[in-house]
Amino acid sequence: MSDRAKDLNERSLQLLKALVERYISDGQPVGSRVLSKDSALNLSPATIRNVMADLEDLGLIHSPHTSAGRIPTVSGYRLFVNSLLTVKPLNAKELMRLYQGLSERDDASNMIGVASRLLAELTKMAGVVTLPRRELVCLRHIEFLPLSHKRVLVIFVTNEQEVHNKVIHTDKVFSAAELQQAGAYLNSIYCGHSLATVRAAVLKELQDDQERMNQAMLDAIKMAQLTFESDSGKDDYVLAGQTNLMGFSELSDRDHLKKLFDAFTHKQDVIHLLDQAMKAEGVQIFIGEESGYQAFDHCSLVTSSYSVNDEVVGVLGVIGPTRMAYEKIIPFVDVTAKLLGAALNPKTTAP
Amino acid sequence: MSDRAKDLNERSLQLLKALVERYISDGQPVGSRVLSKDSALNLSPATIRNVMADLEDLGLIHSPHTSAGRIPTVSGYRLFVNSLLTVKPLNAKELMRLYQGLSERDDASNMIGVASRLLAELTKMAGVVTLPRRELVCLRHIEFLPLSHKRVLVIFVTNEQEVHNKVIHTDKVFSAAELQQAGAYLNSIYCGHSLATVRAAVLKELQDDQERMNQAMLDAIKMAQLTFESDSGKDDYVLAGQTNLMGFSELSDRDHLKKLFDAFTHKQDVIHLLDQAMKAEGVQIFIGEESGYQAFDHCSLVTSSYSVNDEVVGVLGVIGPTRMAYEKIIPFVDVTAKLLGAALNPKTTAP
DNA sequence: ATTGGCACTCTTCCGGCTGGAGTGCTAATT
DNA sequence: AATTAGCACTCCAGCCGGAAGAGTGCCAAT
Repeated sequence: MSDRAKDLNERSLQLLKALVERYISDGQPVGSRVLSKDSALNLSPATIRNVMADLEDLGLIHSPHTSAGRIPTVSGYRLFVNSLLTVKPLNAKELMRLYQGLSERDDASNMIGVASRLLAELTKMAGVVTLPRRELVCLRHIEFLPLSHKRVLVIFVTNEQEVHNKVIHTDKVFSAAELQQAGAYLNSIYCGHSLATVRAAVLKELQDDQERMNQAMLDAIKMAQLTFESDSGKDDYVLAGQTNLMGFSELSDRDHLKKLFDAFTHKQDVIHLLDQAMKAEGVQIFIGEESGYQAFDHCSLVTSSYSVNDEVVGVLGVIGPTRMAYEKIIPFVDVTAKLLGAALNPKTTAP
Repeated sequence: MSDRAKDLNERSLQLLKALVERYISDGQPVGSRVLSKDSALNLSPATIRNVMADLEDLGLIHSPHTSAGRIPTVSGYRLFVNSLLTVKPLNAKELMRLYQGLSERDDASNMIGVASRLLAELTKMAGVVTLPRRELVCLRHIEFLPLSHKRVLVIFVTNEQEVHNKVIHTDKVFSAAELQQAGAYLNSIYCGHSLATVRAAVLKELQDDQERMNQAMLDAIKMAQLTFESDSGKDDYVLAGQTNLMGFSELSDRDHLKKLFDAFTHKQDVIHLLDQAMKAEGVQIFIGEESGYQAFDHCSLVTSSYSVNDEVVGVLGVIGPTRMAYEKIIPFVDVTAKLLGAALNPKTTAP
């Protein structure tokens, strides 16, 4: 789908723009009459019909049946979003809500929840925010507790106050004292580093000459390795306002709705999609079937990655029907991402 | 609603039973003709009509309109469930699934999830399981870590490997060493006791003569108090198979469905309802509006409390449309509760 | 190149009709 | 006295046909 804009003259594009905007606001197929009156370009319905026939040939719009108006296709929306759309700034009230909600410093996971709820509430659609990637958070404290048999409970704290825990299986039995010593050792050398750094360092230690370490140190390193191995796949997200989606007539089909909600609970597909979105910096939009997931066939997803310290750590967005007010949602998601990123920035956290 | 069974002769009751069973299996209003053929009692349609008129006068059944059959009212279902129902034992396959799913010893919270999913999957409705009440679990380890300012991160482990954490605000700044000492002190005296016991003991200490304690001990006790105060309200549950509910025609109304799913996400009402159910030991049933929550108006909830060491610690159940196969669901929920209770019993946990 | 006009298509809505299902009542039967 | 057969009645669901409305496509005029 290279830019079709070139295949079309200015007038056709303006017409498409007017049509999409009209359809988004009214939700009904729009005919030549209304466009004739509505749009700034003074054209007769007949002319508009001719232009619309061209647009239909290009696959940008289509009509549900002979005597209905036209509605945009996915390609039509895409062209609209890419080249025609004029974003509207948020109004003061919305901005204020966002700003207030995301300025109080709090537990990061609470903040994620707040962001998700704000997205849902202010857009009347569903909001989604991924948890910040673990890799990039910094290790603050680690500690081991003995469980029965050869299992060890690892507790580690990241950033200010986020606690994670995991059970690892060791190949020998450790006493509480040994474990405490291992924790102290790891704290002394890795505290303050990012998890990614820690993992890399641990791997390096294990590959390097191990002669210079005593057994206790080696055990500690091994346990650290078990703790931090392949935890990266365990991404997650916080969803809010799913039920808002039940109000939209375009999602009224019970089957579509079920598929969508199933995707929400199984999470996997949604995570993949959000992962994709995270790769592209800034605002990213998936319209209808573009996402590639059937569950999202009649939905659009507007996302933006959010960053802490200029490093992308997560992504947030809004899920709604394909027919959504992109010109408002896009800046909205953009601003929310920036505010969330700023709010999560530890450097500016009050003591 | 004292037992109306006395107001009715045996025949009427059998008729009601047949009617309810028929309606549950077919989902359509049942008329006198089908009952005449269907039921064991050999009666002509005319006689059945007379009896049905009586049942309607008593408010046990009603007809949606003149020329439709009858469907049970909530009272009718209630009478059926209380006095008429003949429970069907689970079949071997279902029992096996439950047994296998709940016999592997695992993290308690995983087990809760498995139970919920099994309930949903095998009943094709929604499953719900509350987390075991914290009060009754036993404290295994507690520890404090300093955060910025006067905030302290408390980490405590219960049972085998469940980790909880909470941030408390203290009235003075503690060093890491002081906090470690406090943790060690609390571990030495409270480790192995139930949280309820710990809370009671802590309160007693604070009220008693404090002369015999040094400052460090007092600080430790105070922090324990902050940690365990009023945490009991923080109950939670795990839901599964919500989307199964979208298939039922009786819940097809968008508004009902939205209310129901809103209740699921806000949790509060559901928790209250489950709390009620937990008070009554054994299987408890809420039919339609009986629950008192509008969101559940067209649903029934079949629950059973589950116990560890003969002490009720939680409740689980199935949520579905009022028209559900109670005779199968009831024993099913009952068995699941017993299996879950047994699986959670630490005494029988393999080392 | 644009526009007015016109025939055509398709949906939606409404009223009326019909068949079926089920009831309530009454009178007959056991 | 309880049960049953018979019958008139009601109500719903489905179907048909017609009318109204919306919008198109095409052709001829500007």
